[in-house]
Amino acid sequence: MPKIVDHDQYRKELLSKCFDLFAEKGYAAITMRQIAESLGVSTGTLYHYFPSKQALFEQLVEQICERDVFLAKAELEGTQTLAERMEALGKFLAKNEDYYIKWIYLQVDFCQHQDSKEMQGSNAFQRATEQYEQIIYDILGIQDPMLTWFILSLIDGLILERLMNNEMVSITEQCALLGKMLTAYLEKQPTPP
Amino acid sequence: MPKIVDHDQYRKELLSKCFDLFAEKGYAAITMRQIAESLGVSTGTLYHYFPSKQALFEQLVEQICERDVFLAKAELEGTQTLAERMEALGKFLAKNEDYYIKWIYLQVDFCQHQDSKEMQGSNAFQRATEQYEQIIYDILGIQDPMLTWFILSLIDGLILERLMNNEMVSITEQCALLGKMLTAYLEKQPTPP
Amino acid sequence: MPKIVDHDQYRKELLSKCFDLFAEKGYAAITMRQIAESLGVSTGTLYHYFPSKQALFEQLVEQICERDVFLAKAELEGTQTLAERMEALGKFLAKNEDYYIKWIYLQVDFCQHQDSKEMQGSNAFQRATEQYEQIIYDILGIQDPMLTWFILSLIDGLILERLMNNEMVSITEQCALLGKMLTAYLEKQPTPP
Amino acid sequence: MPKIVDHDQYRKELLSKCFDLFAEKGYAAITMRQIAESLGVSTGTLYHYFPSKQALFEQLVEQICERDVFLAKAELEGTQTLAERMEALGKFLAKNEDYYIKWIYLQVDFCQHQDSKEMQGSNAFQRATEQYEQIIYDILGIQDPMLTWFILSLIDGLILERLMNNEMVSITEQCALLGKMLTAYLEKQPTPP
DNA sequence: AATGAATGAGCGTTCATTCAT
DNA sequence: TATGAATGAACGCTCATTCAT
Repeated sequence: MPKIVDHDQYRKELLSKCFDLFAEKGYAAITMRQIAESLGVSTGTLYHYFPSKQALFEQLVEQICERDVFLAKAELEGTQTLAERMEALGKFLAKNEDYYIKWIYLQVDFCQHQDSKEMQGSNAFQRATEQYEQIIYDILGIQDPMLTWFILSLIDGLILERLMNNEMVSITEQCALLGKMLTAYLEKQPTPP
Repeated sequence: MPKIVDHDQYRKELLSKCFDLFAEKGYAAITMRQIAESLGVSTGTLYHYFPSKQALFEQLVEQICERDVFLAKAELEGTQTLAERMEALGKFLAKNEDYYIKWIYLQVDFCQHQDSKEMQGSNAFQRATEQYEQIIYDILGIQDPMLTWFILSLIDGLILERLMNNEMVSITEQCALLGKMLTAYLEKQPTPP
Repeated sequence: MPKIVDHDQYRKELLSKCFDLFAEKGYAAITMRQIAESLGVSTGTLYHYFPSKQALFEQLVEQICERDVFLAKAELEGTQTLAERMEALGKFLAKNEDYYIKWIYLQVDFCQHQDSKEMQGSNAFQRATEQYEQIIYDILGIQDPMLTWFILSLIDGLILERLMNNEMVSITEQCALLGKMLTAYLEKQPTPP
Repeated sequence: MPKIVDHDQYRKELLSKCFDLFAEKGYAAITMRQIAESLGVSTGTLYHYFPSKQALFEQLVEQICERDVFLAKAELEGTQTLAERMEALGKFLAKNEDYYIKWIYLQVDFCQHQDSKEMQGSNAFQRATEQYEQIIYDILGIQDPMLTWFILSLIDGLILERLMNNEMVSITEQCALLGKMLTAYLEKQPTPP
């Protein structure tokens, strides 16, 4: 009996371990040797599981997208008012700040290569985006698409500011502020049909 | 009787032309040869003006930071209510969307290398950040720092969404929405002393 | 009236200042920029006086060869016995050790390039060699060519040992020893016709 | 199941083949491409075995030093008088003249770079020097350190003269002469205790 | 499946040399 | 005469990728 290894399973494990590497150094700056070394395998093995560096990167992005990026749901359930929920969201984001910063790095890197190279757009991004929308709806109960995008954009912006070492911005405070603003705004609006 | 060239002036001209290149391909992916070719000079000449690729990149970031990043002021003067001003700001950003997307690319790239390499933090970033704050104050008349960061974060997030090809997000609409939300929010608050 | 500068005179001055540079770094490792900088002129000026790096180097070797390499004569005159003269020679060499080490560096470098490149053998070396012979004769009164070469070889070897950081070898002691050996050897020999 | 190559063994083989190259062109003038080509490998392979040009050079010098530089011992055994032994030594050196000339080139080059760069002094040189002393003692039976250095310096000087294309100097004749001089000198001395 | 030796194009950078001023 | 900007081939070195084992 040969060594039974689930090829696909192992591939995914390797993939997971690549996240930090790509995020911290960037696609172009990280080398296959460094990746292999970090994974504890040889370059040959790496190429056994991934046809090329680009494919590895694309699969990584795909995997991250597919994963429940917002593990938030579970954590945010049970809260009551919009303001309370926004606060909980803020805390959740702040707690996972490092992860989301890396995720931003990866996305920006991916988009850059998508623009300039032959990297295939992969609809994983679209799917992820739709998931995000759904989460906002599920958690915050907001259905107006414009408001959803507003919230998502703010979150992106907050993480971007943190990524840029802006010590003045507090994710939790800003999320709480967003909660208040949303409340104030929605109270003024006539309830949509 | 040397060849008459204003060394410093020419250096800055070269620098300006590098912006798109670094933004579109990223620091690690663009090569000095490509840069030289794009600038219409030889690699030797490039190195006559910049001691290294890293120095070139740092000087570029410095230059962009120093430049009035928001030429907005002039364009936004004369508007009246906060909502009107936010709408004008939205239009301005939308008009210069491509530029700001590139600027985000550059900043993210710079931060990544700042983290992982010996790239000097250069306080140009800090200065730029302070400028941004000032602009929000001057143009929108908002003094509360938290609100300022809220607005800046949202703007960053909007541009980031556009960078990621999110066709669902409209910078102008979102800015207008921000205007309304700010108005609603400020009306509810007791006037600060 | 134009600025009157003796082109040839200035060329020789520049040449003299190059000695240390070539000796310390080697022909291939020293750059024309470094030389120019050390001389306090521009590379353009350097090329105004010397058609190429190789020509500069060849002229330098030529100049050193032509110069009275052994300023020894004057310093060694008046001494009496062979042993005394060898001792004086030893002191003289030890005093100028650094210079002679550099001179060895230069010669070895030159020979290496002569072998492997198209560098012209320049009979300056031959002339220098003849001078050396003459000096041995004049100072030490030794006419036997084999003995002359023996002495010159030993001197070369001593300097070479010093160049190689051999702290065990003392030029003065060894020269004194040579004096004694020569004396012992000559006494045993029947006087040549 | 890797490709079967004895890494260390192969490294040493490559090293051996580098001797002539470095000796004939000099450290700074020989290029890694030339070396690779001469060895019949690619530059990539060269760097697979040596981390840098400098390391390659240092390892080379180390290897030569460690090797029995004087294979002389075997060859010189069985001779009787000092004069006979010196003659045998002379013949041996003359026979391997080309090798020793190259070895001198290498040593001078190494010392130059040791002086001017961060090349580590490597005590291989010291060890080699001690070996040389031992050889003089073993072969010639001379224990006086000063005489040992005298002999070694003369040998160095003779090879240096040959390196400089001096056709007038004959290594064998000079060694024979040295034999006679030593004999004459030692006869005159009171035997040391 | 797994290894790591091997490749060679291409990278950042340097340098002898030229030439307009 | 003197300058230093400009060139581009070539340097030391790296890297994604291939392949014999």
